[in-house]
Amino acid sequence: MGIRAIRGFKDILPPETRSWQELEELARACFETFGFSEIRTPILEKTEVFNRGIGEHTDIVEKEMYTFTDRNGDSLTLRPEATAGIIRAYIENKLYNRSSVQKLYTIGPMFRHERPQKGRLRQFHQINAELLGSDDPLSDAEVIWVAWEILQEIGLKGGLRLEVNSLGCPKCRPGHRKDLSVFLENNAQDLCEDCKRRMKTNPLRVFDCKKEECRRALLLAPVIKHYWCPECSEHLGRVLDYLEFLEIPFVINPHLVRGLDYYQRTTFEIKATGLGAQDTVAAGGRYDGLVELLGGPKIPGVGMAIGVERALLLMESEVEEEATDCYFAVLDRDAMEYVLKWMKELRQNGLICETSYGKKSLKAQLRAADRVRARFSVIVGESELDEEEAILRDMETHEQWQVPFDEVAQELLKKTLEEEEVEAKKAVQEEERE
RNA sequence: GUGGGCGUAGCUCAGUUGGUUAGAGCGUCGGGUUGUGGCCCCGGAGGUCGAGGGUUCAAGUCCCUCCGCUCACCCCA
Repeated sequence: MGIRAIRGFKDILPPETRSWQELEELARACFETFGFSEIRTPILEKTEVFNRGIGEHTDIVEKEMYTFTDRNGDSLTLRPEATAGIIRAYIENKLYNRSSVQKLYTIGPMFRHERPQKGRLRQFHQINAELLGSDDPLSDAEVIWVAWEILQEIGLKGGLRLEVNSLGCPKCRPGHRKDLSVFLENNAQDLCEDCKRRMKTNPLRVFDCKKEECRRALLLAPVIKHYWCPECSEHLGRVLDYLEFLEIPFVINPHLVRGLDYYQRTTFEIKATGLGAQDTVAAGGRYDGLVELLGGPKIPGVGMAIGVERALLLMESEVEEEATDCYFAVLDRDAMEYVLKWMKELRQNGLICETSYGKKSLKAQLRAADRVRARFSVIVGESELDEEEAILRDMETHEQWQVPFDEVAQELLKKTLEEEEVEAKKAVQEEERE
């Protein structure tokens, strides 16, 4: 094999790109209804943005970033997630001065140097939302809501499971962490090797362990829930009330932990069946200390990310390329000037028009028309040129008739519009039946 | 970073105990009388059998090394 894309990086080809467009358009439409505006930030940032934002001791920063030195000696990093960069832009552009609350979304690629597997790539894409400037539980609920809504819209009605938890705040979290560390050290002999390591690096993560031995050992471990301060309890309670009111089903997972340091209070994951080991389609949480940590004012925030590839794996619907409205079969070079004129007018009116390149037999051209699923074909050869009448062929009924040159574009436009109206009516009727 | 599975045409795969010019289906291009598509029939193009080395008279087939893909661990969207 010759030159190849690098490991974990994928070409996204037609017709699959159709599914991407569909998902992105749906997400954008959904965000607009929630009052989010699009922000686009660079995919490359100073490494510092992520080191400080995500946390020095996270796996992402320690071993997964694409980091390199720029020609002038700066350390740069391909963004492994969107939030840190958006917060940097938020601070740099003083967006908090425009209005107290900013609701931003972005869609784009992220980069993490991990071993690829099902639902995990080195370049992957996220649909991201950040709500900055409010610590109202309603803002948590709205971020979960918009994630839920997008996933519903793309047709993942079943098989989704929303898990929610609170990680506490800087007031109540340290107490839990300390007690947990002590507990783990006292029970280290019952833990697997991985957990013994986690115990030191990120004690909370032992709760994620799937091994039976560890689960048993952790039955009596201190749970964050019992350490929540009154404010954190109240906050989560109100978020859950909103979710209930919105009829978004959830389960509380007291062991739900996130891999990024900046999260506090509300965290959530939306998991799906059918994704293999990487079963989280969307996740997010509250990060009240982050803006300040990156050098901005003390402003709270909450956000979420949907994994595009993972959502697409769940969509599974195969989207076809759009069918062509009209294919122009040209048998004589002199006919091309007429054809170009018709195609220009039709394309300007939104019709999909194609013609063949190079000299081809009529048979070959009609075959090509068939392959692009042309609804109509127009045939122009020597005799048509003489009579100044083209042949318009209905590819479904096989009917064909002659149309004067100066009526070809209009005739096609009329025919296509009629069809569209019929289709639209059918669609409406079908929807009514459902 | 660690383990398991897999690498033969664009795709899905066959290839007998090692034995002639490596095959099929689909796709693609063309033909089936002058200028009429899908179905059918016929034909063409397309492969360093993942790469390198070894064993052998002979390797797609056996052995070794490497590379890639994939799933899982880890971690996460």
